[in-house]
Amino acid sequence: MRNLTLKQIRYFDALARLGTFSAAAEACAVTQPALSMQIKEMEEGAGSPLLERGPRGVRLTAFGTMVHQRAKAMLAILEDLDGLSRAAGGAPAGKLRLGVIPTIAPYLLPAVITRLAEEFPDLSPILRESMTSRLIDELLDSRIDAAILALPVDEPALTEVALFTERFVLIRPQQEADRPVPNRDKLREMRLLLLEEGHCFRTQALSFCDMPSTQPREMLDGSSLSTLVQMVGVGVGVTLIPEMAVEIETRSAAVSVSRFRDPQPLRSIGMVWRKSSPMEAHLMQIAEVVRACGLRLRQSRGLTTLPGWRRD
Amino acid sequence: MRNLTLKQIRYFDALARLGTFSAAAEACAVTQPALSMQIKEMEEGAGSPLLERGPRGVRLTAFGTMVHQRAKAMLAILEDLDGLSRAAGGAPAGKLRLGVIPTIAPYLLPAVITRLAEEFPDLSPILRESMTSRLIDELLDSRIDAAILALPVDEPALTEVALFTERFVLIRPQQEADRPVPNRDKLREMRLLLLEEGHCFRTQALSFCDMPSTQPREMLDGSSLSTLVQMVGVGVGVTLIPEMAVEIETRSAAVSVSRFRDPQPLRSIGMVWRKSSPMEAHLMQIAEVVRACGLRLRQSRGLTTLPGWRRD
DNA sequence: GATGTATATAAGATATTCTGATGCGAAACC
DNA sequence: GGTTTCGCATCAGAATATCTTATATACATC
Repeated sequence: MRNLTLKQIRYFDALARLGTFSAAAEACAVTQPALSMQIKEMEEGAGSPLLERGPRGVRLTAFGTMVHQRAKAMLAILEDLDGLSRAAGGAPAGKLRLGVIPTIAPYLLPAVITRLAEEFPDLSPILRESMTSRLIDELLDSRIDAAILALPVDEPALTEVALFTERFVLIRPQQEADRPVPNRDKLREMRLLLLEEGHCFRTQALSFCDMPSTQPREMLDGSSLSTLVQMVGVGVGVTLIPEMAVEIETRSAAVSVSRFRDPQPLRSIGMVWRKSSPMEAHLMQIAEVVRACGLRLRQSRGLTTLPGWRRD
Repeated sequence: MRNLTLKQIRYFDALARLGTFSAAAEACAVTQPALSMQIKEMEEGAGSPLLERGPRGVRLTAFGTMVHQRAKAMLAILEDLDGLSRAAGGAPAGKLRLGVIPTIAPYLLPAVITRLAEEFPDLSPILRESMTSRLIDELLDSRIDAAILALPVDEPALTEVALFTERFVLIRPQQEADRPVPNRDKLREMRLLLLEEGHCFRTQALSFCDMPSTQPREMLDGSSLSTLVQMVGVGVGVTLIPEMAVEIETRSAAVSVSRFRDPQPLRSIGMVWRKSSPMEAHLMQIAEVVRACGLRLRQSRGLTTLPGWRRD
């Protein structure tokens, strides 16, 4: 059973359904000996006979029945796969209700909607900005078609596709620019400004510093990355922001931007949708556009040398 | 995607897991060009790229992620299939709790337990006789491991394996032996003795005569085939019994046995067990023994000429 | 016993798939 | 800044697998 081939599975299924080698061979558009040999091969591989030969055809053994169950399951997946690739050809069109988390939306969406309009003129994206937990609810509830957020999501009913990763960078007041970059332990002793409870980015930042999110904090919470950066600018403390936000948020504030030493904190951005979504084939293509935008953003920033291609 | 092969699936899975062609090729014990070509083939078949090539390895496209999901599912089935055939090698041993319906048990079981003891000396069958509905409950409840009964059962949680079919024959008083065999319409006008409510055989017999089981009947109900035949013997009416029962039940009664014209009534005997049963590999082998007994019974009866091998 | 149906086997022809060598490009190294 | 390393693509010949045609064998039916 180790050298099983899909051809054998197909032959076997036809045989199980039609009941004679000859009929199955005809259905598979091969000659009867060809089919016979493949079935024989299969039985040798399995170690037990799959069917009982009689003068008027064949019938499955109990073992054959079990194998046939599996064979049908595999062919069903194959069928699905076939539909998937066929549908991947057609261009997405119609309404697309897309949810995005607040720490991504303002930076990524401009590029995304531009590119989507270029590539899929018949697509009408309807955007919605919410925090992760709410997006998931809306997804499961079919109130949106897909969401762009930080992975992992870990909902069995949802498919998640990783698109790209991005680093977190440290934002300090301009006058601290020359100080060495703190490690995670040092960071814990500094006055760290974070987003309010509920933002996944807050949790991720805290976990980088090894601080439990439940721990009582005397830090200030802001409602947007923009607020946080502005507060750093006036010397209230320091903060972390995702790299994607750097260009926009630091334009109008007297702050310095520093990258951490390895291991650098990062988050994985992905797109998720219902496993059962009929738009899956379109969503894949849309995800590809979103990824391209994300990668482009990551490169077109003059923060340091180009980050280079890496698996992450 | 129409000429997909399992080899390609395996290569693709390794590639998706390991991230580079070279590593995947090594894991699959082939050279890197071999793997590259198969992946290329796959992408051509699908019409869209499965992965994005970068200088330090590859990463899945959204489409690739979807395909990989399916690939993993197929490999899981394959794994399962492998376990199935491996286990099919070992001989069944230990306790086997087997349920059988009353219209089969007395005729088939003697042969079955004998043969099981011969073929699988380490197996200890524990038998239990009940009607179909009860057997199913006990199966679902894990109080028995398998059941021999008339198909179809149609419980999604159960696997059913067809073993053989057997005809129903007409039992009439000895003195009516020379009369022509009634067809189903004529039969309806005769005094037909049947088993009590709850036996699947009763339902099957009624459905052969096109009589709804709910219809009020003035016929007599017996609690066993034996009773029915004895009553026919004293001239109370006629009855149907499964062919398997003929030899034993007609030995001590003054009755005649006749087969119907086509289409002959028949029932399909099968074995069922929980889909999740860990003994599945053993149950297959046991089912095979039961089938052999059934077929042997069907042939060793001198009722008419040998029935011949037929798909039914 | 002759015939029809159905599977098994054998030998040569045909495709498919693999290997080993080579080339090219991008990153990493010194 | 040149050199090395890593990783994928391509190519031609070799090795396998698979198919087809022709033939043999088994069983049941007439």
